[in-house]
Amino acid sequence: MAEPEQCAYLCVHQEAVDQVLEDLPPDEHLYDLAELFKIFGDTTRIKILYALRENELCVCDIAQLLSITQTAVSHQLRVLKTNKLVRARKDGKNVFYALADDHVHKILALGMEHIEE
Amino acid sequence: MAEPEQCAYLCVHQEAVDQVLEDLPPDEHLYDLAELFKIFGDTTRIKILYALRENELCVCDIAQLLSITQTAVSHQLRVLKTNKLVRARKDGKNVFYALADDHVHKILALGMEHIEE
DNA sequence: CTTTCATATGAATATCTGTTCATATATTAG
DNA sequence: CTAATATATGAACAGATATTCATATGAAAG
Repeated sequence: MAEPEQCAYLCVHQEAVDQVLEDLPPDEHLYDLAELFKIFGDTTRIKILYALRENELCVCDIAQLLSITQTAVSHQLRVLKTNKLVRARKDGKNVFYALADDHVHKILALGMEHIEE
Repeated sequence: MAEPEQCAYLCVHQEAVDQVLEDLPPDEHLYDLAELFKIFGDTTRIKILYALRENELCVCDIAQLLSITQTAVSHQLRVLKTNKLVRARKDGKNVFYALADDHVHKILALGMEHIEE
C-alpha cells in the first residue's frame, strides 16, 4: 500500500505480492544461499565432494582419482574450505581433506535424488 | 591395481583411492548434479524460487516484488522452467509460475539450514 | 483490425570463474 | 645445508553467464 503505481507494472496482483514480501528472507540471506549453491554448481567441486563422501583423501589422491591437475584440485579445495564445505588435516607433507559436516552429505544426497527422478 | 605408476602422483594412497572409485557415481550423474546446483547458484533465481514458495505469481508480480526488469525475470524463468524447477500456467495475457515439485522446497530449506548454522 | 498490455526472445556487452603455467612455501630425507 | 616431494598461490587467459536493449509474439479490448 506504500507503493504508488508509478512503475510500469500494471498487472501486479498486489495481495499476493504483499504476502510474499512478508515472508521473504532478507536479501543478505538469499545472497548467501545462492553463494552456497554456487559452490556445489561446478563439476570439479562436485566430484571432489563425492570423492570425500566416505574417506578423507590427500590432494594428490584426489588429483589422480579424478584425473585433474594438482593445481586445479588445490584451487578448488581452497574454495571448498573457505566456504566450510571441507576441512583440512595436515600430516607431514600431506594435507588430508574431508567433508566438513553432515549438511554437505545431505545436500549432495537430496540433489542426487532430484536428478534420478 | 590396473594403474601403473606412470603418472606424477607418487604419494597416492591406493587403497583409499580404489575404494572411492568403486562407489563414485558415473561422470554423467555428477555433471548433471553440478548443473542442478548451478541453477540454484544465482541470486536472482534464488529470489524467484523463494518468491514462489507459497503462491504462484505472474511474471510482472515477480519483477515488481524483486525490483528487477521484466526481461531479466523472463530470462531466468526460462532457465528455471527448462530445468524443471518451476512450471507455468497460462491465464489470458498472464503466465503464472509455481515451484515444480517438493524437491525444490526441500533443497531450498536444506540450504537455508546450512546458511543459518 | 488496431491498439494495448503481458511475456518472450535474440544479440551484444560486461562480469565472473575455472584452468593453466610458473613459482612459492613447507616438510622430510640425506 | 641441499634435494626432493606435497601443496599452495598469483597472474593471465579462455569460456561461461546474467543483464540490458530492441524487438517479436500473443492475447484481450475497443
